[in-house]
Amino acid sequence: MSQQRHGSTSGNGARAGAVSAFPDLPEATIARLPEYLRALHNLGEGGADTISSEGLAAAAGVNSAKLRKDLSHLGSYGTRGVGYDVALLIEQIEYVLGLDQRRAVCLVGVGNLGHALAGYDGFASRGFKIVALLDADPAKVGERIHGLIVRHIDELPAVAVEETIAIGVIATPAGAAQAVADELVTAGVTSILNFAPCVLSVPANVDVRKVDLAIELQILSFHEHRKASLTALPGGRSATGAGNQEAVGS
Amino acid sequence: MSQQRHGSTSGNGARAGAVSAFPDLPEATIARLPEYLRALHNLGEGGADTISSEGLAAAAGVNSAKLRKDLSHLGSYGTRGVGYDVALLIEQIEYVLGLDQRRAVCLVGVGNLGHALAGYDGFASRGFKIVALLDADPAKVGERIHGLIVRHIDELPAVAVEETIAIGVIATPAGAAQAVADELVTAGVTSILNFAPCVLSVPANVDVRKVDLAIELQILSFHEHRKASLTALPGGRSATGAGNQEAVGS
DNA sequence: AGGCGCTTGTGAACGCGTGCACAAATCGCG
DNA sequence: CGCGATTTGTGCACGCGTTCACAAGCGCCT
Repeated sequence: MSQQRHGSTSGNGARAGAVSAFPDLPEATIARLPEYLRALHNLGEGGADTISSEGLAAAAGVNSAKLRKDLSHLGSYGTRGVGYDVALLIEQIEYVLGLDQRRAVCLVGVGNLGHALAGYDGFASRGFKIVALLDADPAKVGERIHGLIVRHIDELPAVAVEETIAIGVIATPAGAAQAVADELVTAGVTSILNFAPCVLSVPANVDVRKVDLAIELQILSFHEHRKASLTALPGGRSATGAGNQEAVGS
Repeated sequence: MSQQRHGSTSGNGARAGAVSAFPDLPEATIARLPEYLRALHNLGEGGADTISSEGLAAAAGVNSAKLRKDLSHLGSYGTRGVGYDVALLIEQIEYVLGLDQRRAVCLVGVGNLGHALAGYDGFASRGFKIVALLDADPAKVGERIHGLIVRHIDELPAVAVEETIAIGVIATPAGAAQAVADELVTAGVTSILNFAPCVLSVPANVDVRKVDLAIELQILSFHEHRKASLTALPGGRSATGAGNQEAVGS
């Protein structure tokens, strides 16, 4: 877990001008904010003006008390007896997540997965812009993918100069991932999204999030296994259990 | 490497024959087991025969005490003063995760992402087999992708009869996801991996895991935002912080 | 203006997960 | 055969996150 430092705690609701002192939000809250944001966008397009915590919680798939506590961490943006102003809340969450500025993303590894990521419109529509595709394979360099030309990984420093890269995405095989991570760090990238199935070692100020598709399946496999053994058991219960919607996040 | 049924070791915990009563493992532990498994495979290929909790913890990127506690939940498979037998531990974890049987996966939505998932070898190499590709778009039906022919979503019931589908993967746009989920449930699928950015509503006995790539980026964006405001602050420190490797998992 | 119903914001309790620190156990060696 | 080195397994305490339950606040209707 990244640990935050930041002394300050000056005023509180501050958030004046450009620089903002963050109330230290719990990690769990941060991981849920994007989900709230997505739900709010949906509701907004549906014409809703305000939304109650109950309604938003249902749309985001969480407990309403949890949602209220999460939102209370970023200040009081609700009205008792009425609910939350959808537009205002969207603005708030986007500000906290730093989405008011479109962040440049650099994607390394244009294989099977990287190719798909390069064309994923969810990135563009939610605050990000892929500014470079890189690969070590000379056969891939020069290829045009969704409007971008694949460049060689050695050009990373040059790319970093052209544009301030906020986030690097690693979609290479596991064997190449650590080397790529090192180069990204050298180029000044401080946030990495890693799709390679391996552990990355990075300096303390660099944040790494890992997504491993096979792991997700294996977790599901466990639950399948467990359910199968339960139904086969004497007291086996087949259709019980509490909530089961598990979402990714740390 | 297919593995056969475990050679019994009838010595201690039940786990006899076909049906097994599970010690109820903490969810957090389950989410880490696949990571341990991956690290063990790496170590095994490296020729290691036994591994200490310290070594394995380093390879998996976790605390060694945590790892020992996790493993202790599945029984005592380590030897004090020596460490864990790599092969035995692999067998154990694969058994608990239900990977001793290759599970059939059905992938719905052969768009950008689905196309990549269909060709992702991490699935095949880690205990899963994609047995069907489905899509609602007639233009895509019949297309051959990585050796599989895309079939129409309406054929899902037929596919379910041909092969027992353990896990369904949804890689459709958000608007179609709920309908697909309903059809999967009707077809008897009890585990779903959802890549669509929306909340799915399913019966209580169905497990859903969600992977949202944009959310991962947004979480990183927050940390970027926070780091930026910290360095701009008077007492801002730039290169501090402890571990920061966050992994996906619920 | 006053009361009523609704919704937010939060205090407090609970449970889970984590990490420390140490006892128990095993191996190797003299 | 006994001792020390090493490593597992775990009791315990702490902190975080979740949930309940309720007081405080707001708007609307009469």
